[in-house]
Amino acid sequence: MTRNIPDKPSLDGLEAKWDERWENEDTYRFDRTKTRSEIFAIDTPPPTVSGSLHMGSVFGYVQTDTNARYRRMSGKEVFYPMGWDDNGLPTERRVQNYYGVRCDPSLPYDADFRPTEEPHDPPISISRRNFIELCHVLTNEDEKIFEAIWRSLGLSVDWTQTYATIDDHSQRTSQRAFLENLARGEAYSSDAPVLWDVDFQTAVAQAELEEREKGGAYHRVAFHRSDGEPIYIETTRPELICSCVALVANPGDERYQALFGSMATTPLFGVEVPVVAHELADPEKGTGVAMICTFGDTTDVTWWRELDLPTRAVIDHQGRFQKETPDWLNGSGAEHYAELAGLFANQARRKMAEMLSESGDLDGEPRQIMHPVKFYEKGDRPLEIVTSRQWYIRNGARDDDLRQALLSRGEELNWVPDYMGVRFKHWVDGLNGDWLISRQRFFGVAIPLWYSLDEDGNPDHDNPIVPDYDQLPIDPSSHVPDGYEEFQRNQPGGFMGDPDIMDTWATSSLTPQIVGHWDDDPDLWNRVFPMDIRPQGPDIIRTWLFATTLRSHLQHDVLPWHTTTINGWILDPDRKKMSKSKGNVVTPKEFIDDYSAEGVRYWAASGRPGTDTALDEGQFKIGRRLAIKILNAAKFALGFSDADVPASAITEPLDMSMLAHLAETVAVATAAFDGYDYARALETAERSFWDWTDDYVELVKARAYDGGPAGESAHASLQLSLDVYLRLFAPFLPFVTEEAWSWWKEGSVHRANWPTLEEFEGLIGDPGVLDAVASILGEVRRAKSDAKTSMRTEVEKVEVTADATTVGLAKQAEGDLLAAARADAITYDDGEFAVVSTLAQDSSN
RNA sequence: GGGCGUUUAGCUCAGUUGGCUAGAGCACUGCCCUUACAAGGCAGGGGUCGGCGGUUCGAGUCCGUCAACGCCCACCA
Repeated sequence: MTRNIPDKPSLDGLEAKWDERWENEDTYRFDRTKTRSEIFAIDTPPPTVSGSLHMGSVFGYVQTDTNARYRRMSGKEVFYPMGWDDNGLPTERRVQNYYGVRCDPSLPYDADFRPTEEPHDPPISISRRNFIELCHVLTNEDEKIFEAIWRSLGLSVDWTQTYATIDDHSQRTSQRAFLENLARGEAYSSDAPVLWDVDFQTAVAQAELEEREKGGAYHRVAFHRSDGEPIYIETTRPELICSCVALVANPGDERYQALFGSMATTPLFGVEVPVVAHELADPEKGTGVAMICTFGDTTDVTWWRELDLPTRAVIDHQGRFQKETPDWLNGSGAEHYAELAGLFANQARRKMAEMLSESGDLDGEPRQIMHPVKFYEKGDRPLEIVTSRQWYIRNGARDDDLRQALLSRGEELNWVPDYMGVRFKHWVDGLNGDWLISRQRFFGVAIPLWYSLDEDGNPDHDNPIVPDYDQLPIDPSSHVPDGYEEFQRNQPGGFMGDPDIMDTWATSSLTPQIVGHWDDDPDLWNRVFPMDIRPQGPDIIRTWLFATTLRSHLQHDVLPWHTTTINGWILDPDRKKMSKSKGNVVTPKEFIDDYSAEGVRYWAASGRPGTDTALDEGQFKIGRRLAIKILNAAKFALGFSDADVPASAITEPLDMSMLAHLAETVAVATAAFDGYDYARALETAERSFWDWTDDYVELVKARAYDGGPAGESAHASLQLSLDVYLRLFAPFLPFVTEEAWSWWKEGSVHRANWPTLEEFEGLIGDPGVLDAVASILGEVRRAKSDAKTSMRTEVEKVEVTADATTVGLAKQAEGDLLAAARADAITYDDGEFAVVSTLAQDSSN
């Protein structure tokens, strides 16, 4: 085959050229005829498509791609799909603003609805199904952009295997899994206190909480005993005194023994509440007595439940104090409440402080403090606790057998790096409630249930109407259950659809089932599940990884994957974590343009598994230089003949010594990759390669040009080592390795075999030969450098002092050494290693 | 309050079971247009391995402790 090697190899255009070629030649296409043991299946995270990809994503996905490429070259058929997470609030917000629409799930579907060119003002109300259609339109555009970036980065994804978390297939999978959970009793609904975001007006789950340090104030407030004596409590939420149901102190607190079992009266409202004892009351906090309200915080919920207290809720779903006077208030209490009705919590707090001050029940001035407050991770105002009916999936929080089973799953899973496993353990240990999966939002997978309505129009929540699997996916707000007609919707004696959608994790916890087509392609499913690896970030161990493990455990009684690889964070140069909310994210395109995909990939692959890594442009530069170096080295190694020289021509000790080093590099890189340590594999290959170019290539150059049998040995060695290096670097630098491969080989380097030690059989010499001559050559170079003269300067004589072993090794490659050093003669002495070079006086000028 | 991780040259990082004068790249200095490569090559200077205390013949590496930074968890009165 004629070699078509450019005069000046360049990175320009390689990304586009090879991306197209790989696509046309199905290089990364998954071959589903392979059996489970021949397949390596990857459960890649679907990136959120509302916005732009940032370097944090690039980091993790490139790392996974290097592992994927290694496995593919090692003979596995890699199942590597890509998903798009278009589910959830971010998309919902974008669609609302982009088109000027709002979702009203009570509206019927309008098949003819088209959005206006400009965002409609005021927003048009549309049905949920119409709304979701708009979400699809918008996210489709983003998905194209994302795919283009992934392609330019060289991810070896099978682009025919894509999914979106809101597409019909994902919805069907999600709804069916939920219905199976329901049938087995793992999903249930319950009317209970939940954490509630008053802006989004939805319940949120424990996994979506975030604590933020916020300013607050302790108000020291007097409740009153029957004899009129005050009982002081301290509270940051005086506005909730009207919902107080009890006072509580620690049972061991000597100060309050006499009060337990007695009644106290709330200030302003005059409501009688019992003084109760509970271990959770902390004698050290405040006065040691706390008021229990329904509900000010999650401790209140615990007390309320465990002490069987009444419910006196005052905050509505918008976060306001309800308009109607609560029925437990009357007289002056009702008058005081009227001052609070309609206010938000923070407004009511100020009002209460005023009123308490006037009545003399506020002792001293409120004391300013900073304290942690629970927020929805995407929310702007503190969460409230309201009572509402929600759907839950059991997660072990209230079932010790399940909790233990999940902890065992965590131990069974191979964590890379292994210390990440404790995060899972801590999360499972700390679960304090079942998984709340229903959300009062619009864009998402609907809860696939209806409820029959009785004569008074009240839904029968205990006996939901369930669709058949073959009807899925359904939207109960537009589909009608069997046995009913549309006109019966929301009518007494008729039915209603569940108005809620599922949490985004309720669907993405099923990515293995989605990509493996659990519900509609059992043949594929059996070939890929359980999968091999789940790569993901450390922040979503508590959500995505846990939920996926849970669903798989409940549904299939097996771990969803054998291994999880947890990537680190990207830190900006100030060592702050990059996140969209901090506004310090950087998009990959500019870096790809400036440093090539290889430069960006090199940087990402240099980051150790699980280790936070700074965004360092210097690393892009090094990667780019390495990529160019590979092209140039390939050009040199292939430049001596148009034909391949057989390995049998390799006879020279120096060549065989170099191959000994290379074989060791292959062994180390392979072991590293087997443990998913791509970074170590890269570092090993890189170190070896630079030594190869700096020392071996220089030493062998003259012999290679001279030709003859010794020259043939050089040519064959250069080719063999280049062949191996291209394959070692292929997982990291897919474009240049493919380019150089294409100069002299058929097929793709990415479908070539990962190098093995068998390839070196009979070709391995003593690694000491290269070491010995390289160290002598280094000394000669230093002498020339010290003399501030050119490396071309002739050397009259090299005097080597070394131990007998080193001398013996050096003599085996003496000809190569003399040529590379441009020396005429060499002498050896026994002793401590030293080299004296006598330079020719007049050679350089 | 609890847990995990990090702390090695000015910068970004290696250093696998403890073993000779601690490594790489960038940056810096000097030299070199040498027929693979000048957006390059060769060579060089630069570190009491976060502090303190242990174990050991020997510790960047093991143990204890403290500190800083990052992240996760925690019932926020």
